[in-house]
Amino acid sequence: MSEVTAEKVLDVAQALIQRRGYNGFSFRDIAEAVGIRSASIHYYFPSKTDLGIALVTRYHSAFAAELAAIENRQSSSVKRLKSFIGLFRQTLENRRLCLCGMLGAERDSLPDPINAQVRDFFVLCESWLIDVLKQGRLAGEIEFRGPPQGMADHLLALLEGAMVVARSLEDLSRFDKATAAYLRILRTAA
Amino acid sequence: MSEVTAEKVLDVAQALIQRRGYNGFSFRDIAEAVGIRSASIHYYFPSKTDLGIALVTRYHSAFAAELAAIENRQSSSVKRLKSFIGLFRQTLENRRLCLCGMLGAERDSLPDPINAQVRDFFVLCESWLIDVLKQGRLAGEIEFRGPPQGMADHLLALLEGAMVVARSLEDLSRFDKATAAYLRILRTAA
DNA sequence: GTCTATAGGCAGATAGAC
DNA sequence: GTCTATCTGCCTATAGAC
Repeated sequence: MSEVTAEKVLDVAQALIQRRGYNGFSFRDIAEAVGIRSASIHYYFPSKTDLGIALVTRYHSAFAAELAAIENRQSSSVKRLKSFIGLFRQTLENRRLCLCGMLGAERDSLPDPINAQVRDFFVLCESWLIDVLKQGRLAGEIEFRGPPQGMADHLLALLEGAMVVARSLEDLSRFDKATAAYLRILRTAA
Repeated sequence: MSEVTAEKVLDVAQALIQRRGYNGFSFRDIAEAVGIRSASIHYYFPSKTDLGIALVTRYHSAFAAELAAIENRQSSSVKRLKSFIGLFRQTLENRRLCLCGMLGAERDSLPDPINAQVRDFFVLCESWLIDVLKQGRLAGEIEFRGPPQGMADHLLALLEGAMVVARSLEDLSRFDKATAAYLRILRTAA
């Protein structure tokens, strides 16, 4: 039951952070949901910082795997972008924010190692988007003015922000309206 | 010294939330910065919730006043949008997030009255942007496809998200690149 | 691995002196 | 208005039994 419990802890901790923030949950919250005592969590993760680091590491890996899966599944740039947007939408459907969006907001109250990993996550997203946008423009699938980095930063920021605003307004359609407006820019009439 | 101290408390509390989040600061943090004892804060704001409510109320008013000032100062829609973006950029320059962007992220761990006010703030922004976008399109100053609400939600989300990402990457230019990409969409060649 | 028990500190909040 | 003193409760973390 060793790794199983550790993963349960990670799953619950991630959901708690995505909903309440890093400073908005305690080991007791996790323990209650998992069905163990809070002291037992320290067996797997000595400190809260260790837990946070493990969490973002796992999140980064899982996200990179999703991006690879998208590349295998979709060959068109527009479909890849829509799948990328879909990853964030799915999280929002569960009333959660992007883990790194939340941690990025709380940055100044977090341990440095966590902040470094959050930065890595954003770099991963940005790099992947730049590639997709470059390829799409080269292939003539999409159109946009200016450098691909601008459009990549634009989409990443849009997604992180749209999750916050849409959840605050308790209206998922705000997310869809905002992302649809982005896709229209690329001359995607569907 | 009554209102002066209360305002100092509000100023410090706002800066703390914008940097660390609602759950990332304490009355003692405020007291230290203001130069009083934490118990004294309760004289002005009985509970932390009361302080939070007062904070968002003041933020909303100040922001509405800024929007009115922009309308008086700028007659063109593009300039109004740029000024709107400038408000967020200025906050980011001080290494702070939008107060309501931060509180919106932490939503599930905050008292209901605060969440209601955060929602009001986003509605204020959205409404104002819709008006500006509508007028600009009517006047032929800007061009975009789809409904004004989509473009308004788009910009608001973009700004809230760009602050988080740019601050995480410690690179203000990411904010500029993302917002520049938005402005290019409106066919603004400057 | 998970438990009980507990340490040590900090949180929000209150009472009452000045 | 601001202070000191203090309460109660929760936090992270550790020690040691099982």
